Amino acid sequence: MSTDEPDDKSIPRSARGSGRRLRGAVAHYLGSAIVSGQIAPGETLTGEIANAEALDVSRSAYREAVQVLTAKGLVESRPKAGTRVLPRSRWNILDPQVLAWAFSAEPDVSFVRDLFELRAIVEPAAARLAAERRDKDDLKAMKDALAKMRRHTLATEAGRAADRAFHDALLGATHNSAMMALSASISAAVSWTTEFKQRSRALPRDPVPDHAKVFDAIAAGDPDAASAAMRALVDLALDDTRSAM
Amino acid sequence: MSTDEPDDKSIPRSARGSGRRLRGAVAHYLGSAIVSGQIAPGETLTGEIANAEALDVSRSAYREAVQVLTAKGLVESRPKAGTRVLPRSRWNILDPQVLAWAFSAEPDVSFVRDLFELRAIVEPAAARLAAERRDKDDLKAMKDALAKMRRHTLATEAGRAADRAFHDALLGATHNSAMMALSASISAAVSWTTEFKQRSRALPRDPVPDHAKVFDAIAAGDPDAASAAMRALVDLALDDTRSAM
DNA sequence: GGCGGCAAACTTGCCTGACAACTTGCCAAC
DNA sequence: GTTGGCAAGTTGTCAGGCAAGTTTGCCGCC
Repeated sequence: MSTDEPDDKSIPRSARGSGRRLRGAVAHYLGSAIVSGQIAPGETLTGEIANAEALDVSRSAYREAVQVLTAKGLVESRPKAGTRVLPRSRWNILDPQVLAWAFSAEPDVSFVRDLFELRAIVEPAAARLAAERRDKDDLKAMKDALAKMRRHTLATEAGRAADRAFHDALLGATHNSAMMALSASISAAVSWTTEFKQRSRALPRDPVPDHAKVFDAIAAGDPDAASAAMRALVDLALDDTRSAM
Repeated sequence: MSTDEPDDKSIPRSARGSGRRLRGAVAHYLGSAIVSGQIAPGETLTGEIANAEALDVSRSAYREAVQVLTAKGLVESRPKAGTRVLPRSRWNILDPQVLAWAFSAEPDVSFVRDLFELRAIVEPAAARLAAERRDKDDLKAMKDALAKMRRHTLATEAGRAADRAFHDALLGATHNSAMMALSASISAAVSWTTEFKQRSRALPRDPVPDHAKVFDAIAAGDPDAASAAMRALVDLALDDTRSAM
C-alpha cells in the first residue's frame, strides 16, 4: 500500500488510513503483540520516549494508546518502574476489542474451547429466558435475521452478519442488560470462529434448520424446547469448529 | 497557578491523592456521570479545551481520561462532531471499572436484577465444571477462603474479601479463562451488592453453611450436587438482596 | 556485619502552546 | 432540487519542558 516508508517496524503510519486513528493503530499493534504472546506477561516494555520514537509517533499519541491498554487491563504503568504487562488473569478478554486482537493472530485452541464452553452455558439459558419474555419486536428481529441467513449463506460476510444479528436479537429478547453485554463478546467470538471454519474448508452442515428450531421454540413460548434446541445448535457448532482445528 | 479554588465542579484535584492518578480521577468523574445518567446517551459533552479548563486539568490529562471511556465503549469522539455518549447497548458494563462506576451512585434496581440473573446462570454451571476439574490447589484455595469467611463475618471488609476469594477460586477451578474473566465482573458485583445489603440492615442469614455445601460437593467431585448447591446459594443471595431494596 | 533511613536518578505524569487533519454544515452554482 | 465546493470549528497529533513519585544504592548508625 504505502510506497514511501519501508521502515523497520513503524507499521502504524500505514494502518492509519483504515478509519482507525493513529493511536488506534498503535493500540492495535501493542495489543496484538501482547495478546499473541510476543510480549510476555511480567515483561516491561521499553520507555515511552524510546518506544514512541521507534514507532515514529509522538509521545502523546503513544501514551493515549497505552491508556487504552491500561483500561482493558493488559498493562499497568508506574513511575520509574515502567509499563509492564499484567498476568492473563487480569485481562478483560471479554472486551470485544481484546477478543479481536486475540483472533487477529492464530487463535489459541484452548481459548476457543473455553469460549465455546461459556457459550454453551450462556446461550441455552438465554434462549430459555427469551422464550419467556420475547415480545413482538424481538420475534420480528429474529425472523428477519433468519430470513437473511437463508438468503445468503455463511460463506458470505452478509450471511455471517445475519448470524450475528440472530444471536444478538435472541440475547436482546432476554431483556437483560448484562446478558446483552455478553452478547457483544460472544457474537464477536462466534463470528471469528465461523470465519475460521470457513477458511479451513467448506461448511459441511446447513445451519439454518438448527436456528429455525430455536426460533420456533421461542416463538411458541416453550422455554425447555428453546433451551434444548440452542444446546443442540451450540454442540454442533463446537463439533464443526473442533474438527476444523 | 491557582492555589485555592473552591470552584464549582473541579473535584478531581482533591481526589488525586487517593492513589488514583489525576486522569483516573477525571475518568471516574466522567464515567460516573455517564453511567448514572447525568449525561444521557446521545448527548455530546462540551469541547475538550472548555471542559478541561472547567475541571482544572490540562487538555492532555483530560484527553487520556476520555480515551479510557472510549476504550470501555462509553463515548465516541470524532473531529468537528465532538465527543458523544454512546447508547447503553454499546457500553462494556461487564468491565469491572464500569461496574464500579455503576455502583458508586445509587445502583439501578433492574440492573442488579439482571446481574443476579446472569450469576444464577453462570455460577451453577461453573460449580459443575469445577467439580469435574478441580485439583488440589483449587481445593486448598477454596478451603482457605471458606475458613476466612468463618473467622470474619460479612460485616467486615476482610469477610467480603474472603467471599470474593471463594468465588474467584471456584471460577478458577473451572480452568476456563473466559469463565475466569467473568469471575472478576461477577465477584465485583456480588461484593457491591453485599455491601449494599449490609448497609441497609443486618444480614439475617449466615452464608457459611451454603458455601460449605458447595465446597463439599466440589471436593467430592459430584457435579450435580455442586450445581444444585450453588443454585440454592445464589437464590438465597438474590432473596436477601431483593428484600433489601 | 547487618539494618534502616536518606538521597539521587530515572521513569512516568502532567502541563503548555501550536499546528494539522478531518467533518460537518452552509452556501452557491448548476 | 440537487450537487458541488468552501469555510469554520473540533478533535488529532506534535514538540519540549517541568514536576512528582519510586526504586535503587549508598551511607551512616546500631
